[in-house]
Amino acid sequence: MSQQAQFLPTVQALVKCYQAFEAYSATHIRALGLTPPQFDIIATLGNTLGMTATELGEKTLITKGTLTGVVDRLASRGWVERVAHDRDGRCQIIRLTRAGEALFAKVFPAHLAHVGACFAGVSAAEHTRWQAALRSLEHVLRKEST
Amino acid sequence: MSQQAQFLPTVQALVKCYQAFEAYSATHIRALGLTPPQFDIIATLGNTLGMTATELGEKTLITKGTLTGVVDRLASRGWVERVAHDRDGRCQIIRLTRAGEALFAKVFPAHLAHVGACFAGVSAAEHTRWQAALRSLEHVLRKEST
DNA sequence: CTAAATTAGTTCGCGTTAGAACCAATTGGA
DNA sequence: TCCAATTGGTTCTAACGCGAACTAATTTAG
Repeated sequence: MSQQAQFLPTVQALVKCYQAFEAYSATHIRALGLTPPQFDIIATLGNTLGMTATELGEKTLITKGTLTGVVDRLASRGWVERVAHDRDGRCQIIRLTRAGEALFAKVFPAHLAHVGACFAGVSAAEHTRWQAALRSLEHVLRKEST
Repeated sequence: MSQQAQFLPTVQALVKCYQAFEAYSATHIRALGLTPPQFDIIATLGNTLGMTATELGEKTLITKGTLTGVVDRLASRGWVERVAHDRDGRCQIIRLTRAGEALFAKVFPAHLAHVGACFAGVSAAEHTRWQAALRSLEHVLRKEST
């Protein structure tokens, strides 16, 4: 608690780094005609047989209240559909439609390439270093979250 | 471009780390009766004589369209006020009111302590490592953002 | 000196966000 | 069995978020 000044630059660096990524990534996603959460959902549902809304929310970190609206908009554009669950009347399976799969096949590789372009020429060792730092920092941030 | 799989874990680690921080920080800020952008503005204006809306937006990374609304709400609660600029009729200075300064004196140290609690016992070397990693990653992410 | 370009803020449309209240289906325990 | 607790989704409210269109003030160029 004595060296309070120490952690501030760390936190600021984290926020700035994330926002740099977010801005870069989101701009491209919007240019593809999607919003970031919409892209997230399309990407998560791609190459799967669909999943429940709860599961989808866990994977994308979108809360269930928000998810309803995002899925509504994707469904109204014909990219996803809700199907009743066999065994549990409360659940529904959300999955890509044919058109949704076509969209996934188009935008997912495109966005991967766009983000990947930043990392051209970056060594594997550098990635290892970044991942180790980020994971230890995440661990520190999460341990207090009682 | 050959080792596409390499950068994905890096990006995922960044997003997860940031979201861990954001969740931890935002929950506390809301418990203090503020939203994260509102806290950002109060914290930025604290210990200053105020600044223009443009300057405030640059420091907090809030776009000007959004800033209008956030400042409106802070002003309606009596924590900030808009003052005309001496030399430039287009500008306005946004600054804390007396009540805003009192709020700042209360919530800023409290939130700093809350976040700082995560970092109890973390060495200076660890902070250096995190900051170096985050800054180099940010640099990589920003260089493509033409 | 004046018209065009720039800059500062506001407004608007559409979408996202969290959290709480709500309803329906299912599960568990007495 | 049957009622209470849990779980899955929707709805609601208040606030952000971005980009684009807009107004007003100030610069700049000719």
